Amino acid sequence: MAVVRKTKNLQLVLDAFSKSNHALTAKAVMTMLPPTVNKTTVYRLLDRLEDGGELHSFVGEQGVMHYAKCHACTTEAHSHSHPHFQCLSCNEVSCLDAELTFPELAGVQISEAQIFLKGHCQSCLPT
Amino acid sequence: MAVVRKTKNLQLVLDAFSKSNHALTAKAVMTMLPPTVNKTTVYRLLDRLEDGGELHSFVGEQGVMHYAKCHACTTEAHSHSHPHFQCLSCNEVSCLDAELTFPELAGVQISEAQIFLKGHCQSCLPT
DNA sequence: TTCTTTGTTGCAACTCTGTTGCATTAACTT
DNA sequence: AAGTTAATGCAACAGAGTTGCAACAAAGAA
Repeated sequence: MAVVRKTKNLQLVLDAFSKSNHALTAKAVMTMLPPTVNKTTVYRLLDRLEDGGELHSFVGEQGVMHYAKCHACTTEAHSHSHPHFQCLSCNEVSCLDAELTFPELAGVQISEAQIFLKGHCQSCLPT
Repeated sequence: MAVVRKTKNLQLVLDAFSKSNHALTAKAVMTMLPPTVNKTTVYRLLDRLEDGGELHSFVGEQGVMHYAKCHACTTEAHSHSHPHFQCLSCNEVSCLDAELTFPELAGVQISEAQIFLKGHCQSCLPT
């Protein structure tokens, strides 16, 4: 019954997310881990953490999966209709703290929204 | 000098889009073409049509590229900030006719938006 | 502590989407 | 019809992600 063990690698992945404060791809996570950790393991750890409600995932640029820390999610209820944002200067991807609501559009009933925005983040904007 | 020739295959791809009125993946286009047409050719035709402003592309489910007909685009100016929508019943992906504007969010400057919505389309909603 | 159970990891092979180089073929030009 | 150049097919490749299986390591039982 899906008993998740707290292994060394699991902790290393969590550390990686704590360090960066940004969304990370599997590849990015790999570079932050000892090179002995296999890529299959990384993908599985990310899946596990998502199932456990510690990470959420979304599709970013070039259709590549990104993972980011959850703030108020449980195993049952993931709510991630908040937008994700990529800075065109520093290329960092992060979560935006805003809940977007959508008006009735063209007679369709919307139940899920994936919003990916691009632009310039605060640190990269000319002051 | 990018002289685009009007070949048989190019026309077949355009026909495929006229027939479906939905967004199509490269794979979907392939199934609508004679099986003799190579996949490389399909990818290149889609690129060509996008460059020519006849199609626009966006990332859909599972990070897979989707292509849809353009309505008012030229080679220079593509404007596709409209949302794309996938019906959870029939799985069809289509463009929604709405221009979304975004409020100032978390101090970032937004210049591009990719919005992918999911829900139920008119034909699939219980009447 | 040692045994046993069961979750975790590494490896290799594979799937899937998409791309590239190159030789061949087909469109347009004159 | 001949020459030019774009379009096509093929094979091989690239990158993200998955799967089966054997070996390993946590966590609990004895």
